[in-house]
Amino acid sequence: MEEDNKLIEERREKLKALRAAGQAYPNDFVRKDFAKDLSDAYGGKTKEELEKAAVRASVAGRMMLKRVMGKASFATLQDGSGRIQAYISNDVTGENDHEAFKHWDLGDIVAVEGRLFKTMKGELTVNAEKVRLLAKALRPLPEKFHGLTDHEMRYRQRYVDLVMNPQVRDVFLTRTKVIQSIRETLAAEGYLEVETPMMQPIPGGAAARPFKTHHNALDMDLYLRIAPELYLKRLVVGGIERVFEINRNFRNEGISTRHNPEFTMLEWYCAYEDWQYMIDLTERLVRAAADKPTVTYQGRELDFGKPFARVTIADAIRRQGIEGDLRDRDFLASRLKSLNVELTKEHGWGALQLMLFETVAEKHLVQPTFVTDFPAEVSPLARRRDADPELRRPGGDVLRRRLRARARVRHAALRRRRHRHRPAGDAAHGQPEHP
RNA sequence: GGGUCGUUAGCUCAGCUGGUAGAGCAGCGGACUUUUAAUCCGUUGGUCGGCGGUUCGAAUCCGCCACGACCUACCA
Repeated sequence: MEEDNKLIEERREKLKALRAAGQAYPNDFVRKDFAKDLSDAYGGKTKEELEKAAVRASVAGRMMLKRVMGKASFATLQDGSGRIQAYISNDVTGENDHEAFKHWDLGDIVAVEGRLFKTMKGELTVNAEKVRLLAKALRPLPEKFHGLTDHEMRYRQRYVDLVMNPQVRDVFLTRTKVIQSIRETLAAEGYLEVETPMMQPIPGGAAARPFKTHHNALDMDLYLRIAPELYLKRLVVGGIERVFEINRNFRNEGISTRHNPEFTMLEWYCAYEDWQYMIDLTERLVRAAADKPTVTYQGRELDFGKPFARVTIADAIRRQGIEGDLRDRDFLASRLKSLNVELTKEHGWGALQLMLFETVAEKHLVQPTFVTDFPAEVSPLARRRDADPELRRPGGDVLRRRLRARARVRHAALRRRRHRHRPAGDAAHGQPEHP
């Protein structure tokens, strides 16, 4: 229930009057022009050129600003492409319509038809011969100068955020473009896109707390999936040798700006390839998704054009000037202690090596970089490296490599997972058993 | 989870060492025919997040609770 306040009540009264006078929400207006197109085409013309050209325009949008000056007024309309100014006057628009316009509110959807001209200050403006109120807004917009800044309100009322902060539209556009690009790249490489069950009897494919729900007809509990992995693998078993899914997963865990209980994830699987292929394909996906070779993010230029660097965890650590046996638990433990990192006896050399990497090396990986050879201890689902058996203690092994650098910018909501083989001994490592 | 800060009008925010609530914008009324957050005059609007305590007196001090932001650790 909305609480009524005087501003909304005032607008309701206006709407009531509109209804009494006829159709309050007309839908017969034909919008012919976008603000940005007009600005692109005529913004560079001089006042005289525009006058001679006598260009007619028909625009509509949300009224963001309004300046009433007696016998003439200005309004700033915002449409899906940008903003354009309208001039409403007794002379051209007519006194009756201008008087009506004076009582319209910021936030109303307004249509204007007329000739383009430039004001004394040089702003491209539609000189309204006709002005219509297409939709009355009942709720007031946030303050016109400061806008909507409260973070909670921006996220809870994304539509208001979009109205007041048009740059957030770019976030939506970028996300859609990235996903489209990924679809195109994978399709071109012979992958089939599928959708697998979201409600699963046993939530598998990752270690995470699930949401629980209940199917009445079957009288059975089901879980919202935490990953599509197991179903995608079954499709591979069934003969769909290259398959992917971009879809929601649900994890009943912490919430932050980086962690949403429901988030979109990309997973793909393919037969007859190894981890090197997966790295290469990942690189192709990211490069294609970046619409230009270099991207500036937070003041740093990131180069997606040249081949991505590849480095093992151990080499990344050594580059920070650390010499020693990086598979020696005591050595790693002493280095970590000197860096004030807390550790326990449960941590083996693999976990410690990863901790050391995260402490000293990861922050230096700014450009797109593949980090390889994660210790088996911290890669429970990954296949062990054939070339590095290390009898006593499965060494090197790879498997997990994450796309570092700021590649995650472009994938704000996307994460990829690679083809994984079930390890022989999750439980033995103290990890939860993955079904 | 830990730390810091915050919650006052529809929006953005002031409000000092406690004295009983303010501005701008929005709204309403008026002036104004090239404005740009238009300007000028007048005016409506508040359970100061909630509960309790201290006090003659609490937006202000104290306690608890709720909600939120930022930093930090972990999960994608």
